Amino acid sequence: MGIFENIIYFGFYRSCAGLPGRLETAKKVPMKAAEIVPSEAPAETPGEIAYRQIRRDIVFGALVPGTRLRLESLKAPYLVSVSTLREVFNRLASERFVVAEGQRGFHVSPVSEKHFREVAGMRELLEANALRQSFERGDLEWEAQVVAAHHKLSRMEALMEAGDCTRTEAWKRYDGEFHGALIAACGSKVLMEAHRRIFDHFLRYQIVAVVYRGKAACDEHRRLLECALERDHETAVEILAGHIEACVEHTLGNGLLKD
Amino acid sequence: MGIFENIIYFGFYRSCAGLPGRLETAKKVPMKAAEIVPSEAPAETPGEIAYRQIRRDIVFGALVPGTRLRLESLKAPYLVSVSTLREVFNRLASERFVVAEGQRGFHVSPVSEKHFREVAGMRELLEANALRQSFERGDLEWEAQVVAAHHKLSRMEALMEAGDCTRTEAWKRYDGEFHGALIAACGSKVLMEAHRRIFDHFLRYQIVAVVYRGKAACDEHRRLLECALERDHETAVEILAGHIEACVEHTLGNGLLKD
DNA sequence: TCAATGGGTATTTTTGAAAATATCATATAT
DNA sequence: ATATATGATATTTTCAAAAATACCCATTGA
Repeated sequence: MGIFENIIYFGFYRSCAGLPGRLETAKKVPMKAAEIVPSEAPAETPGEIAYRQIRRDIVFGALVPGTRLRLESLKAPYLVSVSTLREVFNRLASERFVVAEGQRGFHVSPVSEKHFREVAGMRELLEANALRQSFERGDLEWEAQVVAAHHKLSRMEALMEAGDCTRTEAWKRYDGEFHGALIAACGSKVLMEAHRRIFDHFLRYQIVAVVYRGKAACDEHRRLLECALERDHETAVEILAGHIEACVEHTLGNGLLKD
Repeated sequence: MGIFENIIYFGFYRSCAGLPGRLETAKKVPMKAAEIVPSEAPAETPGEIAYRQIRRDIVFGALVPGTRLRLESLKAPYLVSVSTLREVFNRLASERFVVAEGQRGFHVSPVSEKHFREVAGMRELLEANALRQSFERGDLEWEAQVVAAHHKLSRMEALMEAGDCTRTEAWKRYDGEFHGALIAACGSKVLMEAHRRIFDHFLRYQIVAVVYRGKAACDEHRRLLECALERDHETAVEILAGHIEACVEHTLGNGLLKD
C-alpha cells in the first residue's frame, strides 16, 4: 500500500513551489499589509491552507465519503505534519465533515439519504426564516449586492448551459454566494453562519449528481431575485422550498446513495 | 505573573490521582467492555477529558469571556501538552466557544447583548420547529422519557426554590435534558444537534444571571410537559417563546452585559 | 513630539519522535 | 471446529523542543 492509497483527486493539492516555506530562510520583511486588514485575516498558515484544502476536497467529493483518513498517509500530500493534520481533522469533526471515533482515527463522514433529507430540511428552515427577515430589513445596498451576486451566478449558469462542465466549483461558489446575499440583511450572524455550514453539507450531496440540473434551477434563481427586489417573501419561501425539494429529488434520482 | 493567571475556577479541574496515567505502567488487561459499546464511545483520552472540562469551564463562566487562553499557562492546570490543548481549542473554535485570530492565539468568545439575542432567536427557531415535529411523531416511549426528564428537573427546581444554590450545574443539565427530551422525537439528528449547540451558548448567557428565575420558569416547564402529553404544539410554541423571551430579559436585566 | 527602526522577549505554530492503543495473523486450548 | 489467547505490526495519540511570528520597549531621526 502506497502513501497515496486514499487520495482520489490531486488537482487541488497545495504546491510546494512559490510558497514561503520555512526552509527558505528569506529576509525578514516587516509586513505592513497586516495593518490594512487588522482583524478577520484568514492567516495564511500551513494549517489554514491544509484546512481549506481538505474541507474543499470533502465537500467536492475528492475525498470519498467513508474514506479512512490515515495521518501518516496524508501528511505528505497536504504538506503538513501529523499534529497539524490532527488539528484540521478536529475542526472538521466539529463541523461534522469528518467523524472521529474513539482511538480509531478519522473518517470522511458517510452519506445517506436520511441524512441528506435532514440537511435539506435544516437548510429550508434556516434559509426560509433568514429570507423573511432579510426581505424586511434589506436596504438599497443589500439590493445591489443581490443583483451583483445573481449576475455572476447567471453568467456561470449560461456557461454550464452551453456545456462547459469544467468549472463546477466556481459555479457552486456563486450559487452559495447568491443564496448568501439573499439572506445577508437578516440581521443575525449566528443564523447566517449556521446557514452557511448546512449549505456546504447540502452542497456535498449535490456534487454526487454531477449533471447540471439545467434551466429549472436557473429560472428559480431569477425568480428569487425578482422576489427579493419586490420584497415578496411569501413567494420567495415557496420558490425556495421547491428549489430545495427539486434538488433533493434530482440528486437522489441518480441512485448513488445506497442507504 | 504566575502560571494560573487566567484561571478563575479550579473546582472542576481533572485530578491526577486515580486516573490511569501513562506513567503508571499498569498490566495490560484486554477490555471487553469495548465490545458492549461498539461505537459512540466517548473515549476517555486526555484530550477528550480536557475538551469536556474546558468547554464546561467556558459555558459555566469559570473561564471568563474575552480571557486570553495562553497555551503555556493552561497546559499545567488541564494536565495536557500544548499540542493537545491546541486540538481542543480548534474544536471549540469551530463551535464558536473560543475565537482564534490569526497567529495571535485563542480567546474565550466575548459576550454581547446583540449576540445573546441572536442566540435566543436561533434557539426559538430551532426548538419551536423541532417541538412541532416531535409532538406529531412522538410515541409512548417518548412520552415516558419526557415525563422522566421533567421529574428530575422539577425535583431539582424544588431544591433551588428551597434556597440550595450549590448545584447550578446539575440543575442546568436537567434543564437541557428536559428540553432535549421534548424534541427527541422530531426525527432529525441534524436538528437536534444544532439545537444542543445553540442551547449551550444560550446557557452560557444564563449563567451570568446566577439568581434563580423562580417559580415562573418552573411553571412554564410544567405547562410544556402538559402540552407534550396533549400534543398541543401551538400552545407549546407560545410557551416556549415566552420562556426564552423571559430568560433573555431576566438575564439582561442584571446589566452585566455592557455592549 | 511623533513616527519609524531595531533588537530582545514572549507566544504561537509546526515538527518529528516517543508512548499508548488498536489491528491482524498465528497459535493454542476447549 | 470454534473460540480464546499471544505476539508482531500498523496507527493513533501525546509530548517536548525547534522554528516562526507577534509583542514590547528603548532608541533614533525627522
